[in-house]
Amino acid sequence: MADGSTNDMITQRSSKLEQAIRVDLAEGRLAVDRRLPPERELAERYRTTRITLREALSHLEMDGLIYRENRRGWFVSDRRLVYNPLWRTDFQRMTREQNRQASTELIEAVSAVAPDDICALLEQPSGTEFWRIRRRRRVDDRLVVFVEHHLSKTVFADILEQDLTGSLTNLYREKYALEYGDVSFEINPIALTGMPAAELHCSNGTFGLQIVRVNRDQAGRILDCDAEYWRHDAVSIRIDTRDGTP
Amino acid sequence: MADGSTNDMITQRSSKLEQAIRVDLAEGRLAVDRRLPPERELAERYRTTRITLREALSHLEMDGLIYRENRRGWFVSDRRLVYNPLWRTDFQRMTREQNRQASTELIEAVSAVAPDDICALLEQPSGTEFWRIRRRRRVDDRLVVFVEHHLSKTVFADILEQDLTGSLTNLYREKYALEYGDVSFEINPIALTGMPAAELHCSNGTFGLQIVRVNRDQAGRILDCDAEYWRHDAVSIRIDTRDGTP
DNA sequence: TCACGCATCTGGTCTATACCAATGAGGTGA
DNA sequence: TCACCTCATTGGTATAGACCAGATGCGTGA
Repeated sequence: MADGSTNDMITQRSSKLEQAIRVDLAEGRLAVDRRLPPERELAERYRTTRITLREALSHLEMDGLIYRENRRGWFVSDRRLVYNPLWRTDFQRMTREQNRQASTELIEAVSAVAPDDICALLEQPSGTEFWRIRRRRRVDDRLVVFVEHHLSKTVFADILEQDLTGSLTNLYREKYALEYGDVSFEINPIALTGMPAAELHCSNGTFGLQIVRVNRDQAGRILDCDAEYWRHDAVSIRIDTRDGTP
Repeated sequence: MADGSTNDMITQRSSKLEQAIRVDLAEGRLAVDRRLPPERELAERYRTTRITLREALSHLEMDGLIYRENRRGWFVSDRRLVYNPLWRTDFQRMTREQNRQASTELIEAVSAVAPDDICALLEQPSGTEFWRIRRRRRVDDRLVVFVEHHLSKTVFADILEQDLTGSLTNLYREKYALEYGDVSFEINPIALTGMPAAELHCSNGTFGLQIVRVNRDQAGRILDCDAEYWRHDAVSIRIDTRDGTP
């Protein structure tokens, strides 16, 4: 109350170990080439046990300072990518504008019956078949997002013949003369499991952001739906109504 | 691959303990009045140690099935509140429309120098004083969000004399004849610490969603800025460009 | 040259136990 | 009646040690 201010007092609840690691991280003493030493080594360095150490690392992970790759190790997080789900500018361009480098990998592109919830979103009866495109993207070489698209098989009859590692937005415009219109989306903080977790090389249960979006063309017809699964520390959502929705 | 499908196989990575708790939760065997038994009792019931049990509970917490109140215990999460940060309908109305019941508590309403980042957002020089209003809200009696507002002292000269447990939106319109115009906001997944964590009764480092918003009137003048800190499992963000921004 | 297999490294899960610290209920005394 | 104090309860943090399982790199053999 006197000088330490109520706020600071409340803030100082995290363990000493966690604070120590924070300082070492901030001053660059901990990570070699953004990679932290093995847990056993860290535990020894901080004179504690792996359990306790992992507890502290988990906190820093939730705080977005570090992240882990499943059974591979811990790494220092880079700054967040600023992302506006209303803009359908392609990923490459978006990252370039933030002086970062992106890449996309195609995981699969097949015809498949969509789950009921996806069919409902796309306003089609349960059991409808769609093109299902699964991809994952890196920013500055780090895997940050897994994306699953569902597209109408009739509207995009020959899409599997196209290059699917690039921008679908551009494909829509250039090959199908379709422009985006309205969008709706939903953002949920969730635990990453199953395929998203596996493809992003993160441990099961790692925290993430799910963004499910339904895109329409200018006539209001539903074009596709995509579910994105982001590593939570890699993204910051920003929306400004003054920007409009190009 | 045959019938178990690749997806399921990848999904089954979580521990058996975690699965057991999931089942018991789903079938209502675990919680009495939404409150889980003490950790020690649970550890005994599942024939494991508290460490292991807490690991599993943390996973379920990240998945949004349960949450904890600091040193108070574990509780079963209710369904998420659907929230559109572009709509400035008041909280009471929003919750009522979802058949839920909301309440707001005023924590403080004072004049204070805003931090530099807030001053920048409000396009005022560092060190500017604003009204600082801190509140927290409950949905169905559960604390779900802590909100910190910063308002211009000149535009809202006598706002401290108003009832600050209600809707600021309504106050703006009724007492100051101000209508909202453009909005910009930023959503960040972060760890809750300090005052937000304390006021929400959650342990330091609990996962949350931060939503920082800058509101303007119809002339484009900045009205105020508010930073919301949500319990991550209590909210789902939804935006639809067809709704417009009333 | 390249595919395969094995050894090793690393995180993931688990047992057993102890003490610290905030909460909250109940009792005490003004 | 009500403020205060005490203490049992409950989570929060920590130690010490073990084995499991995926990821990786290296070396072998075709």
